[in-house]
Amino acid sequence: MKNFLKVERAKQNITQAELAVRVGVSRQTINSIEIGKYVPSTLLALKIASVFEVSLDHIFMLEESDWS
Amino acid sequence: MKNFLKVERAKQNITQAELAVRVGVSRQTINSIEIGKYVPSTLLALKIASVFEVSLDHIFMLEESDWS
DNA sequence: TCAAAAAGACAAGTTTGTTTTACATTTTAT
DNA sequence: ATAAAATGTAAAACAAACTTGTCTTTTTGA
Repeated sequence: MKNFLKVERAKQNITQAELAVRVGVSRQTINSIEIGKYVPSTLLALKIASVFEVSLDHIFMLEESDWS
Repeated sequence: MKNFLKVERAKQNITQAELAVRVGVSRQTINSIEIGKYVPSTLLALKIASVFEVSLDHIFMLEESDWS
């Protein structure tokens, strides 16, 4: 799964720490998601999308390899 | 978090078992999500949305209480 | 009405997400 | 050039997602 968290943060000029506070997780959680260390729960992903005011599909996307 | 998995399955006439196979998880996982036992990962939620050919936001929705 | 299929439930165990702490590196602004 | 802010990284511990297995209940259709 790909994500455009970093891009979206850049667009809206929000730091990892600030995003973390706004969605109620630790900064490292945001960082880990951003560098692809793991996939967030749907709850967290929806919250992130909500903070950015975009749809989830705009930030998180399936890849071919996710189906194998 | 609310979800309309059951509704969507009904619409498309797909059983829990069939959906489970198509997204690559156990039937119990689908069942547990449906009855609100737990929240799926973003990967799984995206796959489910993909099988149903709708956007994730159409099936999984945040509630007020998710923010507290 | 009866059997088969589908769905609900539950417990134990494994895997993965998340937190916390702590430190190193990079970026930004002065 | 330097300090401060932001980001990267990593390990240990805990919480939540997911599996497997088994059993019960509900729904469906012949």
